[in-house]
Parts: sequence; structure tokens; C-alpha cells
Amino acid sequence: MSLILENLNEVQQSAVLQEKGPVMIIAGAGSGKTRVLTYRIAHLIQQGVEPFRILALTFTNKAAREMRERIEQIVGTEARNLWMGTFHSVFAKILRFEAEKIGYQSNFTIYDTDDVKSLLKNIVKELGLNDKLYKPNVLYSKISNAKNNLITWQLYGENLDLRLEDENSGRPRFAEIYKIYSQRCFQANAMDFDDLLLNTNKLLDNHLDVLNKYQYKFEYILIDEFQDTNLVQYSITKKLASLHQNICVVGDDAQSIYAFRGANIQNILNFERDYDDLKIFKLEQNYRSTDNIVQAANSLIKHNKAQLPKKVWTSNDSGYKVSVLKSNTDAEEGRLIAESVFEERLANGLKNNDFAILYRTNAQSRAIEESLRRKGIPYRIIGGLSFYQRKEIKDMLAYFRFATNINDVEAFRRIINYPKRGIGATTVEKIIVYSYENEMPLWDILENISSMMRPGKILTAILDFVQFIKSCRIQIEEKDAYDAASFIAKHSGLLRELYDDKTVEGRVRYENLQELLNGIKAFVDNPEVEEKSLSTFLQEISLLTSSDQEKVEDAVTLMTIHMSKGLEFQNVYIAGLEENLFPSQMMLESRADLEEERRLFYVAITRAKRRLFLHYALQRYRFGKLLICEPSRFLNELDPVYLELGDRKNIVQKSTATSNSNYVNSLKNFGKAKSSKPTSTLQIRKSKPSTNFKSSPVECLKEGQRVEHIKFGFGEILNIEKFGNDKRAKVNFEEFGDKTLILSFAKLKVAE
DNA sequence: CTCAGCTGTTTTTTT
DNA sequence: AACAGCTGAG
Repeated sequence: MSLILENLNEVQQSAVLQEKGPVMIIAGAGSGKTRVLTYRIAHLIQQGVEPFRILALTFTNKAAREMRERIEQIVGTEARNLWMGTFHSVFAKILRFEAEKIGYQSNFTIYDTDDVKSLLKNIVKELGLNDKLYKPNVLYSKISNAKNNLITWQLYGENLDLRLEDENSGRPRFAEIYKIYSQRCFQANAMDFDDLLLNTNKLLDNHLDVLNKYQYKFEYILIDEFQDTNLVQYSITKKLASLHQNICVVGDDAQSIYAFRGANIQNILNFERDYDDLKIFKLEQNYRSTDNIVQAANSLIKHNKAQLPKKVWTSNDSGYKVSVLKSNTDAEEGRLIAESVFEERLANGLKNNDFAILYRTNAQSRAIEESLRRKGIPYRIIGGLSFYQRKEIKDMLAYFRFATNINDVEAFRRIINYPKRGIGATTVEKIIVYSYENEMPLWDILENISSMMRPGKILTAILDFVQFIKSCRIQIEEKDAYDAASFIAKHSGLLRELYDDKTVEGRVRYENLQELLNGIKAFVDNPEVEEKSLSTFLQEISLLTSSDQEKVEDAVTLMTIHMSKGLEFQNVYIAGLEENLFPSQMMLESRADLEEERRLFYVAITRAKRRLFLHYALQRYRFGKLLICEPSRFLNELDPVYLELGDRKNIVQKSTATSNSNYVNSLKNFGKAKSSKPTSTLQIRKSKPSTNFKSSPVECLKEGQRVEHIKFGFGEILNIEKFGNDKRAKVNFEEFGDKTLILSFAKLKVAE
């Protein structure tokens, strides 16, 4: 027991020892938050609390797994009985157990984003609405938003304010769509991510016996990353904790980066309001980073108005200053990063695992990957298209899904004519619409299809398909996951389809499918797994995310900043610190929440332990266009005292003459930025897109033509060549030198 | 019903 | 650049 405590500072200790009652731990970045949480749980177990009476909710499965392992190291295998996982996975588990109470079957499917969008698209189509106005993306986020705020479709329909808002924004029928969508999910015995929470809440509200059971069961409740919880999550945990009142939340308002998903910092304030005997602990000492990094982060975050008072400090050495590096292009940015990784690794005896490269959007990884590959630096990408999101995998899983849940309409849609069976879109639509209109389960129709259709090729195809699904169901009943999956893979024709595809992509897809089967084999062979059926496997993976891939060898990590939360690395590179990319233009336009973007940058900075590199490029390919970029406003917000501008000689060597002088200029003026001009020298050019700039048609542009570009100004076309379906022009600009532009995209017009 | 080829659209972040 | 959706010919 003292063994536990000697690793902790005073505040950490008292936070661990405050076992009873509501506790809130405000934990600054790198302040040992996970350690406190881990020890707190271990301590409870050592005090004799049964592990299965402790509920610990984390943000990612990975965080849960790591914490479980660490607890296991302290208290032993008992830790396996903890109720620990993400909100979604824990409540999915409870929902499967209690499904009948809310009219679901326990083998319900979890619809992922693609399923949801496809369903929404079809509803809009059926209602004959304008799909420009009713875009699946918009609808989904509106529905998700509503659900996260406990607004069911019934409540939505009754809420006149919301209805009025929809009418004003040109979507008067949204409430109807929400209703139909919810009903369709229910009929398909499916839940989307948000339903896992909303239905849990509903279950606890409407079934007192269930509520009592879990209230009694969970004697201690702990919530990690509390700043990222939304209203449903708060509502559920509050209900569960109301009997024992032993609820401990850990969070950092400065790291709240999921508002777009309904996360609400307000929860922290509500928490103080809802529990008046609340004990608050503030962890403010940072053990992770050098002083320069901590101070740079502080200097950034102080620009945010909405925050809890808190002083993050460290007794660590000041270390290196934070490097700010300019590149001419995204490609050069990648090269600088790769070179730095290479040198730093060699000079300091670091391993690839010690490096992380972070970016705002997944699309940015390409350029960096290329330069890493060129330098022969092994890397792994976390996020992006995860294994389970690949088309071929999702197709295979759709077969599994449909065979286990025969009312899963979205799975049915996916596989009914893939591989091609001669059952076209028209037929499929007829079946589905018939099912909805007559409120008949999909499977009832399929089983009786011969009495509803004219005999012919199509009918035979459907009958074969139904027969096949039936045989799959028998396999799933009788065999283990691997045997059943192999049967389905083989007899569905999917494996053959991909095997026959001799292209490179086809090969990869085939291998991916084999990989999936290997994964299922491993699942079956795992002695810890008790239930080895295919449907258990499906349930296991439906909430897996890209961050859950096991880390393999020693490799540099590439990921979005969102994925990096909770992690730390010796060296961190943040790429793409440009206005409109970070902070993201989208974010600013849609929600105007600059503070969340700033918190995101704060999270990124505080991942670094010993060295931090901030990169921006002057030009970058985005959306297939070469864009001129200006440095992020966030760079100007950092206190220059903790920064150094491009110490790297190779920038000078490898840059062109023009940029060279830019580099020197900005180096000269960087520290004075604040005193001289508020906009600072980092800014190159105001990017006010002139409203009346009209590109000339491509045909008007000839070699030798004098032209004007919206950003580059005036220049002369040197040559034009065909590039795929596009034409590309090399243009010599007076101010910016030679540029190659894609004519169909470039804002370019004939000069007057 | 299927396929090839063309057109237009879309790119924030994730459980 | 990558895709989804449409059109027209078979």
C-alpha cells in the first residue's frame, strides 16, 4: 500500500485516498492523471472493493486496455473483472443484456457512419426531398447532436423552437426524417453510436428495476477525460452514481477537443453544482515536458477566455526551445521532418517509437509518408482508414452481420448484389420499400419472395441468395466463428471475386480478407474468449477503432492531433500550422469556435517531452489545388521567448533564393513581431479572396499569355501540357517565380 | 441488368 | 485526387 503512494506527490496522494463521495480531479497536461486514476482503482481493490463493482469509463479502448494492464501489475489478475471501457462499449454490453426491455433483440447491430448515411440518403430519396438541402452529413450531425442532448425524435417533434429553426434554415421536414430514421433503425434491430447512449439512458429512466440493479452494482464510478463527455453520458453516470455517490471524474478543460461530438465543458461546471460535497483536486505540476514546452503551451492557452483557473508548472529543465520551421511546400515540410527525425534519432540515441508527427487532417499524412519512405524511416499511421473501414472488409462483415441479424437492412443492401447476382437496384428498392410500407420484417418478405414475384432470372437469384443465407445461419449456429466465417467467405463468392482481380489493389484486398480470417482464427484460438461464435466476434469489433491497432515494431507514429490525446513522445512534430488548415477553415466557418482549435493546438504541444517542432509551409496541395498559405495565427500567439526560428541550416541550403531572403527576414523580425505590427511579419499576404475574381475559361489560356492569379498576382504562361484529363500550365509569376497550376482548378484569368 | 465513360462534388476532428 | 452518380449502349 505504501508501495503505491511513494510514487505520487502530495496532491496525487490525497486524490487517491479520497475514496468516498464525489471527487473531481482537474489535471493539467502531463500531470500524472492516468497514474492517479490507475492507483486510485488499485487502491480501492486493495481496500477490499470487488473489482466488478468498479465502473471505469475511458475515452478510447486503448486507454482502457493500458490502464487495466497497469492495474493488473499492481493488484494482479483480479483487475480483469473491472468494468472498464469506453462509454460506448460498456453500455453496449449492458444494452445487450437488457435489450428485450426496450424492445430490441440482444444481437442488435451497431450501424457505423456509412450505414447511417446510406440509410439517411435513402429516406431523403423516398420522401422525394432535395438532396442538396438534406445532405446525409448534415442530417447525421443534426440527429447526433439531438441525441447527445437527450432530444429524442418525439421531443424534437414537439419542440417548436427547433422546428422553427429548421424551417428558417430551409429544412422544415427534418423532424420527420429524424422520426423515420429512428423507426427504421429500430425495425432493423440496429443502433447507431449515439443510440448506445440514448437507449441506455432510456433504459435507466423507464425501468426502475434495471436502474436499481446497476446503481447497486456500481459502487465506485470513475470517468476519465471528463471534459469530453456530453449530456447523455453525464445523465447516465449521474443516475448510476446516485445511490453510492462515489463518483470520481478526471479531466482538463484545456484539453476539451470534442465539442463537435457534443462534448460540453459545461459538464465540469454542472458537476460542481450537482454535488455540493464535492472534493476538488488540482494537479498542476507537469512531469512530462521541458519547461520551455510547458511555458510555450501556457502562453498559447492563456488566449482562451473560457477556462478554469489553473497554473501548470514544471520543475523540469528548460530544455530546447520550441523550433518553428518554414518550408516552401508541403513536400519540403515532409522532407525537413524526415531529416530531423533521422538526425535526432542518431544524435540522441532515440528510437523511432520516440517520435510522433501530428497533423490536423488525415489528408496531410501523404506528403509526410512519402518523405519518410524515401529516408527509409519506418512509420505507422494511426487512424485514417482503419482496417475495419476498408471496403472489402466491410463487405465481408456485412455478410456476417446479415447472417446474424436478418433484419439489418443496411447490411442487406450492401451484399444482395455483391458479388453481382443480377439483382439490380430497382428490385432491391422494391423489396425494402415493400417491407417498410407493410411493416413486414425484411426476412419475412425474402422467405416468401416466390409468392410475390414473377418467376424468372431475378427470382431464382433471390431464392439462391436466401438459401445461402440460411445455410450461413446454420453454420453460425453450429460452428465456431472461424469455420463459419470461412464458409461464408468461400460460398459468398467474395473471396473468388477478389482472387480473380489481378490488379495490385485487388491483391491487397484479397490479402486483407485473408487477414480478417486470420484475425478471426486468433479470436477463436484465444483461451480468454469464452463465447467463440461469429456473432460474439462481430460484437467485439463493432466498437473497435483505428487507435486500437496493436503497435508492432519500432516505428515513427503519424496521427491526427485528436488521436494523440493521452499519449506522449520524446520528440513531436506538428505539421501544417497554417491559417485555414490549423485553425481549420471549416471549424471557423461552421461553429466559429476558435477556442477549441486553440485547445487542440495545446494538446498537440503538450504531447512533447523533450523537443517540439512546429512546421508550416507556404504552399500546399489541398483539394487537388496548389494553395498559397500563410502561417497560423497560433504561431503569433506563442510567446517568442520560448521559440527559436528555424535553426536548421538545410532550409537555407535547399531553399530558392527568394524564399531564402524571406527566411532571413522573418528570422530577424520574429521576436519583435508584437511590438512592431500586430499582424507580424509571419503574415505574407492577406488572403482576402477578392469577390469579383472570375477565372477565364481554359480555352482562353495560351502559351505566352499574360495572366493574373488570385494569389500569385501577374505572370506569363510558359507552357501548357496535358495531364490526364486536365491541362497543366507552367506560369512564371513576377513575384513568386515559376509555378505549375492545374488549369481547371486554378483561379487564373487573362490579364487586362 | 451491366459496364464504361463522363460529370460533378467533396475533403475536420471520432466513438 | 478520389468518388459518387448519371447516361447511354449493349
